[in-house]
Amino acid sequence: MNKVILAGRLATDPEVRYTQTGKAVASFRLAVNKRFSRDQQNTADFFTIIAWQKLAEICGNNLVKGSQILVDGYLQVRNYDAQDGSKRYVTEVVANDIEFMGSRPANHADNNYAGTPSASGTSSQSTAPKNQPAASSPASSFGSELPPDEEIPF
Amino acid sequence: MNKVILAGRLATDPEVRYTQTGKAVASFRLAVNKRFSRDQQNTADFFTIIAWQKLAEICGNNLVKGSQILVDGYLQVRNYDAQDGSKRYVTEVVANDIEFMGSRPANHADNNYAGTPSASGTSSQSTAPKNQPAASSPASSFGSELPPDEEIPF
Amino acid sequence: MNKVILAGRLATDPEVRYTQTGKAVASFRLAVNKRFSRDQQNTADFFTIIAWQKLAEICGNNLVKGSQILVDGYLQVRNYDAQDGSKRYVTEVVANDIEFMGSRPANHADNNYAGTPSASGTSSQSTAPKNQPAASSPASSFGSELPPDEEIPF
Amino acid sequence: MNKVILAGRLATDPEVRYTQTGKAVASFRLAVNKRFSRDQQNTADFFTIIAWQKLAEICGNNLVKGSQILVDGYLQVRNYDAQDGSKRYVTEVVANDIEFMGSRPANHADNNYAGTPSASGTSSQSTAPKNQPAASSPASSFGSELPPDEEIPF
DNA sequence: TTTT
DNA sequence: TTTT
Repeated sequence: MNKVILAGRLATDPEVRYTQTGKAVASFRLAVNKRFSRDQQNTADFFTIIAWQKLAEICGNNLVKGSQILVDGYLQVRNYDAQDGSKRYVTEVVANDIEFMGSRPANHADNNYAGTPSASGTSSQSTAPKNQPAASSPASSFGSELPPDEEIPF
Repeated sequence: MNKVILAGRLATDPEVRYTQTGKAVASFRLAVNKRFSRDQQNTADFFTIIAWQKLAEICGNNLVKGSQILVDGYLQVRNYDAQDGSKRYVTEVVANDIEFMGSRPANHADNNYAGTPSASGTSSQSTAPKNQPAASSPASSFGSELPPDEEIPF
Repeated sequence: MNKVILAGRLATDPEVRYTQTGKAVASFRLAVNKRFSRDQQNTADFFTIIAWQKLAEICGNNLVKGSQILVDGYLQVRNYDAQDGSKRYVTEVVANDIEFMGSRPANHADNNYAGTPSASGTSSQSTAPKNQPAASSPASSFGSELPPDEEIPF
Repeated sequence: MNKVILAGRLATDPEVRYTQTGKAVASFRLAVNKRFSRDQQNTADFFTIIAWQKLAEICGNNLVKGSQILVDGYLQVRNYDAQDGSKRYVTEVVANDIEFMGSRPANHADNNYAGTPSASGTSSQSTAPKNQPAASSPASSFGSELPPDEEIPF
């Protein structure tokens, strides 16, 4: 069992990229308020969140810096080579599911993808409004897919 | 909300150290089997687990490499200065609670500490058996304490 | 391990009562939207949430029907005697922690209670505004207490 | 968000039934040790766990009374008509995922079902050993299915 | 490097 | 750097 649940606000806009095979990957930083800051200031911890495929696109189309969300995912260690040739490790949270919080009706998006995304990465939702975070289509959502083992393009 | 739940086996023996003020800190690596390894080998992810105070001592006295546990905790980013002067970040899981799994009666330990540990770090449980992971005293366990903001001594 | 995490909106105002020993208990119903309603209507499941002591009072002072919250708690079966003399069982969620969601700065309340509540149940926060859910005092919050085994007064 | 995580031991053997359309449903009672029993006895809470389809069959084939498991699921209220005509409600935990704990290599089973179960309910795994809880086939496990809204046959 |  |  490997489970992470985080509630917080986006500290960055989501960045959506596409792998060579056309799979969407979103990433952003999430600010999670610390529970007890010793100095009574409301500090936060910052984590990198990764979302794949349909969920990635929903993030790209519906979230902006400041959006309040609830992430359900798992911890993952990713290794990469630093410029100095050494191996470096980063721990990220891969989202299985994201709930949009806040005043408007909570959206709900699952990391599922029934259709076949075009390899170019043009998403059917790419014209969705972004700064007016309307409800995304509520995710038909049967079947979850294996996160690709291709390199994450960032 | 910042919650992590991991089930796995210790990949290292726990290492227990003491801060200047005598607070115990345990750390170890936890191997969490990946759910779907593409190559069908049973690979794992490895995470660093931190436990404080009474829970740290219970870990030191009851866990060894290979022990199967269930960790309930939270994600924390810790930053330190690399040898080359640059800032480096590590993400760790701070345990609030650890359950001991396996064949013998499940222990249960909470990150609580009623007494005052001697600053020398000599623990009242320091003579407890280690390789014969008997049940630790079942944690009277009222009250949880703030994790210290002193430097973790490793 | 016994953990429940629910996000939803209050379906009722919280009801706060006091045990004979003066411990506050709040209860309310939480509407949690179902993920996949077959008929595409946004139906919900309804669960009873119980909060004790300081957390109960924070609920009573800050939550109203419609409030959006995140509950971290555990499942509990409670049995009582039905009018016909038979034993009846109810499953409830006892909150350890509740986060207030929505547009204003997220509050954070822990089920902790440092002071000694007067047996009359008069809370220091009993005059706090209710329909203008301002931030409660952010829970100094060291130490969590055992939920009482006295009868819940409802 | 509606999440439940329970660790415990089966208090009953799993009972597997089949709906009219041939979907397998398993149910059993799980004993979850209470954290702090006031009387220091190690009492437990008992919850009903429901599993569907492939996961139901894996439960039926691999679990027995006493098996130690980790359940990841969600809370569900089910209503039925009592003999006296009144409406009665039960709260159950529907498993998305069950991990088998204990001494032997942890199994891992997902609530996924790629194939089409015969309406008769004869499972491809129905001859698997039961009292010698060997590892079930490790769940190819792409795609999770909607829990049926047919009546649970018990 | 950071959100409200 | 790694557990079964």
